[in-house]
Amino acid sequence: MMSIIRSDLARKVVDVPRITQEQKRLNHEKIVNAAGAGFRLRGIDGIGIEELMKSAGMTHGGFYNHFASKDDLALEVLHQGFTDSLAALDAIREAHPRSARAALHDMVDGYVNAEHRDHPEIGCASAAFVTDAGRHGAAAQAEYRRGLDGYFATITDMLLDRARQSGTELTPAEARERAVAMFSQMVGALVLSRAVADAAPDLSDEVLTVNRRRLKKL
Amino acid sequence: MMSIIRSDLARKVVDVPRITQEQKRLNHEKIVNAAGAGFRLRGIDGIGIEELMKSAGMTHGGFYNHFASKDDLALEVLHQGFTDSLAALDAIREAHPRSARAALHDMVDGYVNAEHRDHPEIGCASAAFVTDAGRHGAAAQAEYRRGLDGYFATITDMLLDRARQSGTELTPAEARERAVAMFSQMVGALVLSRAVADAAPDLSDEVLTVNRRRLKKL
DNA sequence: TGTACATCAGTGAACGCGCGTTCACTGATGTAC
DNA sequence: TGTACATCAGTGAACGCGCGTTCACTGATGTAC
Repeated sequence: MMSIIRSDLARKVVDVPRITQEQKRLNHEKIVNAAGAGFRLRGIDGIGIEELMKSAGMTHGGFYNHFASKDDLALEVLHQGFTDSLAALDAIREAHPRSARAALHDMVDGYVNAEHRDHPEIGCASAAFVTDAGRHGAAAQAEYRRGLDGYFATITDMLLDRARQSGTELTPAEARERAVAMFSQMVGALVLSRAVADAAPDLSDEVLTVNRRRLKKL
Repeated sequence: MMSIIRSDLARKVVDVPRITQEQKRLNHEKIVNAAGAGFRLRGIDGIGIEELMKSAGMTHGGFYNHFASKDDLALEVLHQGFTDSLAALDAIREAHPRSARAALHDMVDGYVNAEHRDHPEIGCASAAFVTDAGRHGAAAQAEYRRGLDGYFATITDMLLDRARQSGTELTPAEARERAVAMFSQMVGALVLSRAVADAAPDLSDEVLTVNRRRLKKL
């Protein structure tokens, strides 16, 4: 009697086992997306696999059909995150083929603002994982490095483009320096504004406004 | 028989119960210091009470004689951390009573360097807790805000002193803007350099070197 | 193209572990007289 | 100043809980023929 009930319950719930390869790929993507948001909001160690799988629409047992471990998922999230971020930066650049100055302004405006501050779950991986990266081993740092290299290289190119377009003198070395300093300030502004967003909204806004204005002057 | 052995063991270990009020104060301080280092290195959620109490030289059971909860300890660590950081900044300022320019250089050199990057456990609270603060509730953010206000105000004063000492024109509003931008860049530089310190030491050093040089030009 | 069967993605219970917190206990300290 | 006793900081075992991970099970999918 007891076993019949249990078996019956099981049949009711487990009604779609073995899924299409395409469906598996989609599920994998859903988990990475859910983890991308969850890890950004609460840190890699701040959210568990059960909650992530639930928000991806599955039960937690199936997690290991997709990933060898939680760290493995974290690496894929970092990789995906930086790939997305760098693609977004490229898109901004390509939206202004004739004016690197306009592209740089768009970049700063798009990065250092309240919307980005208030939605880390869909925001820049560099800012969201800046602390996690240093604490999660060599592979995580290597992913982070790839992202940082990409940002620095692209911003350097944008600065060189702008100089060329305006007829200003600028060496590649000087452009690189400026790019490194700019991105450091962008990340610093965003993370500081987030650190006091709820308790000191005015201070948080000031950090964004001031840095946005000054970054656009550089 | 069994109970005699247990009792005997207990007496052996528990040989110094009830301690001087002064000793209690010292123990409290030891816990805060151990947590200050542990939380900075691994995050507030990254280290447990048992390990903290052990590194403070005690067993974990006594923790609640000093703090109502782990969050309560975290608040005290944040408070102590910002108090220390702001005191250190004041000390730098007072070491150069005639030259705010020299004080500002000392501040930048002391903040944006490899030693500070490699030893977060004894470093600036703003950098170490920048992610934790936003995720640990209103009280934590309020402590962080106090620290940020202090940094901004002191750096603003230093910039005004420097302008006065060099006969340059500078409005308080403009000084405040510069101070906010400077500190954002300082924190950004430090946290980015930490994020890739192990996996990409050259890139990490570049972030520090570039930002240090450019910050001293501001 | 049809059939027989092995594969494997999902389910949900279970595992061991470490966490934050609570507890009974101890006996020197601190205090009331 | 001395005495009697209550307080309370530390100990270490224990609690409940959530974590990352493992497992037996299911049955449609994918494949070998």
